This record gives sequence, structure tokens and C-alpha cells, in this order.
Amino acid sequence: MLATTSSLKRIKIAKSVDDPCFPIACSDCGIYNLCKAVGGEADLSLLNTLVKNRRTYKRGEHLFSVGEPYRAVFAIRTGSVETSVLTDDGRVQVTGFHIAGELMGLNSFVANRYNCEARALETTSVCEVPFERYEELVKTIPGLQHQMLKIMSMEINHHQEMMLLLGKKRAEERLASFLLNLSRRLKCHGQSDSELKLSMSRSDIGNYLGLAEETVCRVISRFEEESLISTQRRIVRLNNLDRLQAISKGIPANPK
Amino acid sequence: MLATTSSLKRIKIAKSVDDPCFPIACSDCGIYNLCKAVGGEADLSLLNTLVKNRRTYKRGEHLFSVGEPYRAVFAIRTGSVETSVLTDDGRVQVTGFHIAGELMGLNSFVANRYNCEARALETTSVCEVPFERYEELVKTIPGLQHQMLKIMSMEINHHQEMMLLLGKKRAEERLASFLLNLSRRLKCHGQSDSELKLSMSRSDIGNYLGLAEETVCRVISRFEEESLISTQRRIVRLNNLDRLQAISKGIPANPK
DNA sequence: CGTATCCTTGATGCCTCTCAAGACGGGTGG
DNA sequence: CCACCCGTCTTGAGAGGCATCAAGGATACG
Repeated sequence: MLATTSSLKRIKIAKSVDDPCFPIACSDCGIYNLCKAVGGEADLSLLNTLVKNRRTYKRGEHLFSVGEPYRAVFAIRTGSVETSVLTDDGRVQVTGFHIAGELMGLNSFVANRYNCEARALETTSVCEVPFERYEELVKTIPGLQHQMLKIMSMEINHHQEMMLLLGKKRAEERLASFLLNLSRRLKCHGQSDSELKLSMSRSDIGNYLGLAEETVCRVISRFEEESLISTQRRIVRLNNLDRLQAISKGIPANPK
Repeated sequence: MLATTSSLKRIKIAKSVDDPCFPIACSDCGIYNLCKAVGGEADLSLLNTLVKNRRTYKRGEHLFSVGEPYRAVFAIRTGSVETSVLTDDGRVQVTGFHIAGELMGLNSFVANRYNCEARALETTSVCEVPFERYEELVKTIPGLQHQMLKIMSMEINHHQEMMLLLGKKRAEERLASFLLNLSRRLKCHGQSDSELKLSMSRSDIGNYLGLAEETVCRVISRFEEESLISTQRRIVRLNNLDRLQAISKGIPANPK
């Protein structure tokens, strides 16, 4: 079997793509869940081979770079990954953080080359599903491409939210949105939604949110002053999810 | 036939999805091209029915709104459309402008409801391909879903560029990027790439680019002072594409 | 235990927003 | 055909949020 009973017990399983956690929650890695969702009768031996194709990246190592020929889709087992795009003059925009259980690199597969950079934020273990095997899977499992559309559709939704954040929100709203988003995704893995262990630096967060590193620090300090969160370096504890939610939506301060 | 010989002569046809103009350039409307690209042997009578499903929207009219059940994918024949998303507190972020020949509304089809608003910027004629018929097409034409993946992949690329623009670029870089992008897309239709007729207001542009309406005006004025462009209300003439390109990439002013 | 990296806080300045007022142009009705 | 009106565009003045520059402190790692 792909997942032991124990791991199945520990981790919430997304039953279908309509589950808000899909494709985040999974038993062993995202690709298993992806396949499971579309065809219970899938060739399990093939699947087994695919998900056994594991690899570990050290902090800072690149999973892939811009323009590199498409190699595989990645399902993160443990650790986390940062994706980014570049301007011609060398500026970098972080486009996303991907945590354990999530799929990555799907969106560039049609173009045959990667459209962004992916860098491990910490020691990260992934299942790499090679491109060619993926094609096999698509033939074997009729609904698979539809699932991929769904995942890409979710990604587009997220991008739209990011455009809104970058285009319209103020610093505090951005950081609150960021923390809540991470919290929600961690919760989908059965992890705590109020005690976050950030794997990225303040600088990375700032880059992602279109803010300077210093601004991120200042907002974090401000949140801590108001007891909305408690921090200790990269450990962040969310003490008031409701208030953070309000802030993220741009609802002005309402003292008591 | 779907397109008369005369119209075929007038307009450049994108031969495959690898054409940089795809899915922009098309003979009659995008959906025809989409189908043609994936299967020359497609059921033309079905296709014919689909593309005949035309409708015209007046300026300001909504093609669809957020949360509305998914109805159709839209191929714009003439005119232009603006898409936008909303914050909970009512702020609006324009996420894109769609011009004649482009496909729209593909990305929300998997979710069964629209994830954004679409509003006609001017009198706009579209082919509406109903959801159910689309499903038929998918069954008839094996490669169709792959093409959809490709289109969504392109959309994701564009979103990444927008995130970079909104997160890292300064006002002048944003506007230069915007003008050049529009120019490129118009060129794909055989229209002039240096004489643009904007269908959106300064306010719309500002919203899209994460700028205030006044800032857009000021930057336009500055560009005009430097003879990079000439404007007359919504008519914009690009006089120096190279310089605009340089500005859009953040290359600092280099006065001779 | 030294060093590099990351985090934090302060001071200063600038880019862009906001508020405001006027100009321009297109559309409409008399 | 003209005059009016309203939406859009433009420009100015002022304010403010955030970036930048700078320096010190904390933590992790070899």
C-alpha cells in the first residue's frame, strides 16, 4: 500500500477535489491523492512506482529554474519550497510558498519548460513524478486531466487574490492575509492553525507581499504589541484569528 | 464555413498553440481556433452551432458576476471586456482586459461558478459557448482539454508577470509594461502596434496597475513630455517602443 | 567561541495617494 | 445647431505610508 494505516490515521485525507483542502491534504503525497480522487481503479503498481521516486533537497537548493526543460511535477512530503520569477534587471518576485502535502510545478508542464524558480527553504523531501510517467497516467486515468484543470483553476484563484493583495491592500492587511492563509493550509494537514513555524525569512515574506523586510518586522512588532500574535523568531502564535481576519479584510481598527 | 475567405485574408491565423499569438489570433472567434488546433477532423456542424451562439453586450453590461453558476466560455469577436475581483470591504481589483479575439472565462469553468466579474468596456460582441456543449466537445475532441491546460498555463504566466509588476515595479515601469502588452496583443490581430485606441478609462488602468487614476495621468503626461508617446484622450501613439521596453524593464533613464 | 545570518528598531526621504479644482469633450435635449 | 451637463481627464498642493539607509542585537552554526 501507499500509505500505512498509521499515517492514514494521523493525517486528514481530502476525499474529493471539492474538499477545501484538496490538493493539500494527502496521505503520503499529493500525487497519490490526485490519482485516488479520479480513479480508485487506477493501476496501483504504476502509481507505486511513481510515488517512490523520491528525492531530498537541502536548504537553498533549486528544484528547478526558469527555462529549464520540464522534468517532473513535485509533491512535497516534508519541508517547504519557495517559487519566484525574475525581472530582466534582476529583481525577484516570490510568487508562492509551498508546504508539505502540496503539489508544485503543475502549471508549467504544458509549456515544456519551467516558468519560475523553485528553491527549498529547508531540508525538503519530495516525490518527483517524471513528465513521461505523467503522460502514462493521463492515458490510464481518464479524469486526470480534469483534476489538473481543477488544480490550475485553484492556482489562478490564488493568483487573483495575490493581485488584489499586491494592488490594493496595506502592509498590515497583507501580513494578516499571509498568516491566515498559511494557518489555513497547515490546518488542512492536521497541524496546528495557531502555532506556525515559518520556514522563510522576513525578507522572503516581504518579497512575497511586496514589502520591505523592515516593514514586515515593524508590522509583526505592531501585531505583537496589540497581542494579536506572539513571536519568537520564526515561531508565530496567532492569538486572535478573528481580529486578524478583520484586519486582512481591511476592516478598520475598532478598539473594543 | 465558419469564416469567409475575405475574413481569413484579413486576419492572421495562429496555426498552433505554440504560436505566440495563440489563442489571441483567430479567424472568426477563439473557440473556432481552439478546436481547429486540436482536431481538424472535429465535427464541424457541432462547432458551427457553437460559434453561432452570439450575443452583444452594451458598455457597462456584465457578462457574468462572482459566484454566478458557470454558464459559458466567451470568445470576444469585437469590443473589449474587463475582469475584476472584489475584497470583502468592497474594494475592486481589475485583473485583466480582454480584447477582440481572446478567450475568457475558461479558468472558472472547473469550479462551476465564476470567480470574477466581467464587464463590457464598450459595445462588445461575443460567441458564448455553453458549458454543456463544451463538455460534448471535450468528448468529441480528445486533445481539447490539453489545449485548455495550455491556455490556463498562459494565464498563470500572465498572472505571475502581474504579481511581479504589482509587487516590484514603479509607476512608470507599470504603465510602460501595460502599453507594450496591449500593443503586442493588438499586433497579433493584424492591428497597429503603435496606435492604440484604449477602451478603458484612466481610472480602470490605474486600478489594474495598482495606481491611482491621477498617477496614471501624470505618468502619461511625463511620457508625452519625453515624446515617448502622443495622446489624444484615449488614442495613444507609441513613438519609441525600444525606450518603453527599457523603461518597462526598469532600466534607468539614459539621456543619450 | 567566533562569525555569518537574520531580526529589530530608528531616522530620513520620497513616491504615490488623497483631496481639490478646473478643463475638456461627448452626448443630449431644446 | 447650439447650449448645457456630466463624465472623464488633467494638474496642483499637501500628507502619509512605506522604502531606504544605518546600526545594534539575537541566534544558529561551524
